[in-house]
Amino acid sequence: MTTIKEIARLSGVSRGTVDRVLNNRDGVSEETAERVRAIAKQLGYKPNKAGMALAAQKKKYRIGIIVFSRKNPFFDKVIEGFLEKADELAFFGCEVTVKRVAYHPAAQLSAIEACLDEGVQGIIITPYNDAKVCEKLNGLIADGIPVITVNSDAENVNRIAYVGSDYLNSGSAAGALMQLMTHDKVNIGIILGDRNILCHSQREAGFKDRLSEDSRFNIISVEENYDDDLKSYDIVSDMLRNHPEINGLYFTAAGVYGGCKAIQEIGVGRDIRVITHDDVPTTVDMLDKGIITATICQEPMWQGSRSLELMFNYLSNPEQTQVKNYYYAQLNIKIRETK
Amino acid sequence: MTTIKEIARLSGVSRGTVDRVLNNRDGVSEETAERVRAIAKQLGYKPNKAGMALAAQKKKYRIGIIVFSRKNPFFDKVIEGFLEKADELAFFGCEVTVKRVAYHPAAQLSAIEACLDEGVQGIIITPYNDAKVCEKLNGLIADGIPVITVNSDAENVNRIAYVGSDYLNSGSAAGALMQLMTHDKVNIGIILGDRNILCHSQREAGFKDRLSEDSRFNIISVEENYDDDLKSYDIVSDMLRNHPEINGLYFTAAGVYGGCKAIQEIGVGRDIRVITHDDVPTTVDMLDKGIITATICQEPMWQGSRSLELMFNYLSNPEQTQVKNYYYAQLNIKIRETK
DNA sequence: CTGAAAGCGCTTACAG
DNA sequence: CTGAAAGCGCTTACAG
Repeated sequence: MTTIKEIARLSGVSRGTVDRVLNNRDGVSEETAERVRAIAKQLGYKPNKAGMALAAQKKKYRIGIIVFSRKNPFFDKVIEGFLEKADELAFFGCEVTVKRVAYHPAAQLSAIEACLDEGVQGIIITPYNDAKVCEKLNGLIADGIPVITVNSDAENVNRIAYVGSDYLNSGSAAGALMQLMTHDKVNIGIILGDRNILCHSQREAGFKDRLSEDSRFNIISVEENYDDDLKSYDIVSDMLRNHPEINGLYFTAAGVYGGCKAIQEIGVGRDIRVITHDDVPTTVDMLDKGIITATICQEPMWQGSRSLELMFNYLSNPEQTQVKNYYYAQLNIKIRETK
Repeated sequence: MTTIKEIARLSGVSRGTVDRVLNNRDGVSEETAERVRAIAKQLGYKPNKAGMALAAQKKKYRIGIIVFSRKNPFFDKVIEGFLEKADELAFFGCEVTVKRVAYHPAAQLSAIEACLDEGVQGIIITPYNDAKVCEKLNGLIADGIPVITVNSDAENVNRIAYVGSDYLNSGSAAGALMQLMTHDKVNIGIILGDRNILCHSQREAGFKDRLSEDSRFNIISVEENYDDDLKSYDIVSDMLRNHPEINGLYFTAAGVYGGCKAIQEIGVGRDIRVITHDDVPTTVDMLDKGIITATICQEPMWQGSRSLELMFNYLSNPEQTQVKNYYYAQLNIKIRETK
């Protein structure tokens, strides 16, 4: 492998100068620069990352991560992804601070403050889509602290990128799956999280839109469970009791476990196709028991690692990192046999 | 972060000695070792990987990778995984040489020789399950060159691990999917690659086993296409012509594209569920066109990166790396809407 | 059994 | 505009 030392020797300048040229730092005569670049190119120079990493120990990058509280186990996997990548980036002197807070504006605002106190240079957040939070984030961005949204986007926030699901598409995929896994007439119940949360309403829209073309389907009932298992249990119990004709259920979000409990009790003997999202442990359990037919996953670990990688690249090399607006997770369907 | 330097200072010995203690190199008095260990533990010492990586530039690890030829595009993704990991391991002075050869004993034997000529210390291979190849591999292993099998295992080879699909399970999952996506009577045609190749026959077995419990299913015809698209085209054409009652097809392996072409021509107007494996470009195309109903993927990139990671860990730290016998890929189901 | 020193490749503060 | 030197943290050949 070619090294800076080698290039310095061949071009008759010092290693410092070679470094300056190759990293576009200024203060080198164009003449010298030209010569160094030519030699580097000819030798196919590639910087050695281990060397860069060691030298980078002197700097410090600090990145703040704010996601939902322990009550939502989906984020366990996202955080696994963050930590795996953080471990890798520790090479380059990058430190990460993770805050898990309630899904609530005040909690998010104080988590943001806490991150700032710790001196973070960038923030990755699953934002609550609230005016105050958005305003706060836009303030940071104006002050030169970039923001990446993960798993859930915020309208009107000037974040550099969103990393997560395409919710409209994932609802549509759920509809397509429902079509593939049923025949004849199907009467559907939909259990939403919260219609005011964009991702939930997008999944609902994608799902409905997909089935609206198909005369086999009839959407009987749509209810909100606010991601709460007990509420979800009650809603599904009522749905199944009031609508004995229901033979398809779609959960757009959390509260799957409570809803499945209701199916286990009220739905005995009925052949109901149940489609959900994600594979948190309780969902896997219900797949195992044959209550859930299929669940659509969204690469939670990737969401964590990709967003952190993006932020780090952006911080360490703002001009040369080109960032897309949206990074969408792949959707992976799981059934009992592939979980 | 605590460094070796810091520990050396606090325990009043040199950095060399600290290094010897912490890495279990011998030649240190138990007394000194004890003291150093205590201090390291107290400070929560973790080796800095950037430092290790830089120092490791002096050594060289060379790993040989042997997979199938360009004719099989599934391996493009596996190789992407290898290369991504190789890039990461380049930190640690690890070099990788990839050979893509025909799926044939002689080609594999000469690729193995070529790797040895390049001085590899370990080999990752998708082995052709042939006596000569197995014997050759066992010879290497006896000479202290470890082998990992990827994507396809070889019986009787003393490899340290297998990284790839659980084929029996993936066939069974295909059967389960077929159950979920059909109703009433289903007449099935199976298109195998080659029954002599273990993975193909395992998928067949898993699939049949799964459906044998279910009286809705009747397996009408099973044919081998030897992974050849033209052959596959002919077989499927004949199947569909001779068995107008066929309404379910399962492709255990390659030759999907040729088979799908036949469905497009002969199967017009027939409602046939088609289940395949992997998502090579031609398969994605046929999903798009609505010919394939669903395809079961097996994390090809992960297979590449995981096996290389494993080999590197094993080479750089043989005693302390514990290796499982089998590393199974996750199965991800894709439909048109989630591809 | 232990230490001093050089080295891996890149970066940067300092001197000129 | 350029160079010499020190340093990031770990490893190792050499000397004692």
